[in-house]
Amino acid sequence: MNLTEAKHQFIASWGAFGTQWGINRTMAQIHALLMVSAEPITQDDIMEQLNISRGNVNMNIRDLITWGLVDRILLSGERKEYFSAEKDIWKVATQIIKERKKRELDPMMKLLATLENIDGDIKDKDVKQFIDTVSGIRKFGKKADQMLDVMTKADESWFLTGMMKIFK
Amino acid sequence: MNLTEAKHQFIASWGAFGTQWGINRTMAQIHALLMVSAEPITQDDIMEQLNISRGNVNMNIRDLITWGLVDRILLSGERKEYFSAEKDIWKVATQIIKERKKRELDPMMKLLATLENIDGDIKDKDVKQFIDTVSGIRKFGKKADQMLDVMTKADESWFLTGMMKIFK
DNA sequence: ATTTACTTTCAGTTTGTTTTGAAAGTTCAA
DNA sequence: TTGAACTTTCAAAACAAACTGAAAGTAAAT
Repeated sequence: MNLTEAKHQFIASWGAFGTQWGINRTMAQIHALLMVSAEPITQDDIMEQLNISRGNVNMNIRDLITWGLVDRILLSGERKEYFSAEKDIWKVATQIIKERKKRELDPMMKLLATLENIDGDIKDKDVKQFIDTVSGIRKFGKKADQMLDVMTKADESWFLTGMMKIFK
Repeated sequence: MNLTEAKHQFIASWGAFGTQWGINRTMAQIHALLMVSAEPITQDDIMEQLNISRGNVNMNIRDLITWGLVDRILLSGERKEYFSAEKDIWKVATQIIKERKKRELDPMMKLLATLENIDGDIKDKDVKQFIDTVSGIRKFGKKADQMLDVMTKADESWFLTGMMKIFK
């Protein structure tokens, strides 16, 4: 297989993978393209390589920037904007974890805290089941939260070597 | 807030949460409903409580069963089928992790392995960038894989207490 | 063997998401 | 200050995913 074919496969698969995790296909594909590009590229390059419209590229690039996964690069003497992705997968992963935690986990935990305080007799089996379920999720969530915090503050080498001594 | 309101909120939020992770809203809602139900319930109960059609309930229940999150319960003397969800959130989480790993992570890792073997000169910066990106993801994936394996084989108390001594 | 109670399927429809493309906006250079 | 080069916006169109409901299927009861 040559480089061009391999890039296409990688981009297509990364896009499909993304959709299974609630990330839109095009955003994941743009991210994939940027990760395998040695040099920063322009909107027009992306449009051409992925066959998508200017508006689509623009919106998704903006999203990727708010996720902290892509940077705008201004080359001196050039009018055009160039884009470049973080290529260290550890940094990509911690960045995604941090963002999703902030956007999704934290609000859910907050809601569950309020749901634990319902009116009703704990002797009622339905009330008990509800509170048990909610508090179980909350306890689990708190621990997961702590774990993610430590992971995202640690560095890659710790993950790749140190942590694995524990999990053996 | 009373139980009924709280259940509705929980179901709605669990559904919204699910969609952000690539799980269809209704499936997540059915799962939520079953988690807060003290006793097994029928398709008709679900249809009524969530205002959805019989076909929809049936399809999503079947999916939840293949995910290993819901069980069919046959009460003796009853023609009707009842359904019940695993309520231990630790078991729910490990079950989901196992399934997603098998369905999504494993195939992706397999593909990346083949993509690392492209033709081309490693001195070419584009070839180098591609191989570096792919092999970086692969190394990371392998470690994550190992970690998930250990986690899903460990038990809850280990997660809730033992692990946290490490992540302090 | 027929009825009754229940479950499953799936074509067609609805609903939700993504994409386009043209217009408006911005910024720089002359 | 005008125009050229480029970016952003967003209404409408295209596309994809989810849902419905009626018909077909299954199996226990009579």
